[in-house]
Amino acid sequence: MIFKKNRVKLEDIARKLNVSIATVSRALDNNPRVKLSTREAVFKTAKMMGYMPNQIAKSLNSGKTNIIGVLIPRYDEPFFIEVCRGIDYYARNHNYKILISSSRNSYASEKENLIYFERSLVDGIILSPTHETKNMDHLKNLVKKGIPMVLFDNITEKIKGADHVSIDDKKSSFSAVEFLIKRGREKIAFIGGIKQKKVFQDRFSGYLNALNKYKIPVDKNLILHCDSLHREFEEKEILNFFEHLQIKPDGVFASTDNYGLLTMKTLLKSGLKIPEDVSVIGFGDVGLGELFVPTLTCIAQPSFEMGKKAAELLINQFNQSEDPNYKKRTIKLATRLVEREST
Amino acid sequence: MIFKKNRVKLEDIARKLNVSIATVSRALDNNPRVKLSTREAVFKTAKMMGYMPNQIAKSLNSGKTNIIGVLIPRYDEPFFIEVCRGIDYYARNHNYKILISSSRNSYASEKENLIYFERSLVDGIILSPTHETKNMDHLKNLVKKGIPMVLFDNITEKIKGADHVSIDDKKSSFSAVEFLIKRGREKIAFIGGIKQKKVFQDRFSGYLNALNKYKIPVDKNLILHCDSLHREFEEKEILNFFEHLQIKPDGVFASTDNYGLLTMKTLLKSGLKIPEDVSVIGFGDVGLGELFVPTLTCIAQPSFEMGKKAAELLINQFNQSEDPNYKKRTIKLATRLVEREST
DNA sequence: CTGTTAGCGCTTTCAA
DNA sequence: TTGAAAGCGCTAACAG
Repeated sequence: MIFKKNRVKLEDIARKLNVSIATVSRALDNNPRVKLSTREAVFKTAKMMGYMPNQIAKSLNSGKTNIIGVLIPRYDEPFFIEVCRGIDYYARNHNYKILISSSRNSYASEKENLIYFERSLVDGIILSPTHETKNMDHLKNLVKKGIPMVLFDNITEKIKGADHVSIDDKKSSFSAVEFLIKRGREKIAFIGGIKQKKVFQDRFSGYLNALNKYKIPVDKNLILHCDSLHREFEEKEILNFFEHLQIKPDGVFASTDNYGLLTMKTLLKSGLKIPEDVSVIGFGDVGLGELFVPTLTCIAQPSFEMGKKAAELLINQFNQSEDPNYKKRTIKLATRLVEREST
Repeated sequence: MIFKKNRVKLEDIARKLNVSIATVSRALDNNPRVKLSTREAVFKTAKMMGYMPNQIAKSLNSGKTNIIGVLIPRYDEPFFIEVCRGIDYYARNHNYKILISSSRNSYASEKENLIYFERSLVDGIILSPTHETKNMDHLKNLVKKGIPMVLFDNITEKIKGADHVSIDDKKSSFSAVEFLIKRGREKIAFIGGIKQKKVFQDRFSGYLNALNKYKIPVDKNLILHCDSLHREFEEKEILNFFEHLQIKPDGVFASTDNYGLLTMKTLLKSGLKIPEDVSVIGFGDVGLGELFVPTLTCIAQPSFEMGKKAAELLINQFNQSEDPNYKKRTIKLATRLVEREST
């Protein structure tokens, strides 16, 4: 790298001022043990010469990079971006930067990404496991090695020594479905995501629990578990599902906002009126729901907050790393139902 | 950091095998100068002991971090996320990771972020200037110092020594408006973004040029430059604009998909039919347009490609950094009109 | 084929 | 108040 060659370093400043490197280092640190006049001279010269500290060298001896590694299953999901924004917001205020990587819904890629993180690039890790991640050994190993870690969202299994942030998916979807029932809906369809994913399993449970509680028989025909991992296919899956439905539902609980919108689109095209003929409720509240006509009622998940909380927990771990008894925490953030026009 | 303390390092492996650190280093590098049996022993021991190279130490002497710094104006804009995905895609295949930061539409924050990047954290920088960035000196200085840089999207001014990737905003919006005109539309509204932003200025020019060419008088009442930087306000601005319009437009060119959707939403609510009464065309094609009913016709911008290209150019710069005569490039990617239901 | 050594840029102890 | 020197973990030139 050419540009590293002629970079100004402490040595250059030291030479120019006829002092030692140590003095320059201390001076720039504003260490009172350095005579004020020397300090001022150092500052002035550093500025004049365009000095810029080398973070890598600093990190090598501090053992800290001030970088938080963030691993999400995919970029093109507004929920994850919101979480990242939250992490970034908190991290930024605490002098950390974030290195975001995507595991692209692949367990292999998740492991691979973690290896890079472990190469001491990051001070700690915040991640949301993929749906493929059944085995948490790779995470447990990292934690055992002492790498601070916070898991969020899709938590299949808790990891001792890590913090966890999520919402109560079962309860939240229960209340979504209960809401539809209380509005008099009885033929309520469920649109879920990949069955292997914990969050979708839980949202499905919530759906079943609500039907159960209100003695509404479960109709398998009204249940769809989408397993498309790409946008283009999701729409077809949903379209196909509703086209082949014999009984028309009078309510739909979609386990993401995106599914909710696709559902509305499909239903509208088939000539149904929302919410007159059928109510639709989504899950997430990532900004899409308000764009649509009608706007989408949904369970609002505090994505940004989730990121903030995750960062907070991680940075707390950094500060407590001396203390082996520091208690890790499991946080469930509250969701709320946002009523809009689709119900 | 606790976990850095008991990390296995080359020295540990060397001691266990009674060889020198250099040998271990070379062996792990699969250097044929090391006897095969030694190499194998080293590999085995390294694996057994759970050795993980320290990237920071490597970077300190190589002067390379294999990290690309990416600076975007905001996270919550699908266009930028798509570009990041493209960068990530290319970078990943070339053994680079990306450090994404947001300047949150602030010039001050842009400068601040670049300072961190310059602290030798990154090997090069890909960025899209904010609308506030009038003065490019901070960028020019970095380039002068020899830091490889690629600009994309909102390029107010070209920087000598940097690569540039963008689209032809004028031509693209010209063709969008021309498309409406050829469909017989004559009262065409323009919904733009922050006036200070180059891309919006250009899209506005394209609009004017098209009207001009077809001798359609420009009606100032039909022109809106949104200056909200936040989602919540954009909708109000657009709603307000259409409510107070005396003449109803028969066509709308929205300079982003988001504006396009908000426009459709507003028009639909006011009872107009799309595309019967009014055609709407957007700009971007970031996946939102297909969700809506009706789906949104738009100018498709190759966001992912733009990211890939930017990464490619940057990595080329890395490899050519010896050659001071390496020609920097300015790339204009092609856009295309995607016809959907709104026109 | 392997070891010794210097050095990447900075911090920090110890000594003066 | 300052300097000398060791060390962070690794690579690479040189020597053997």
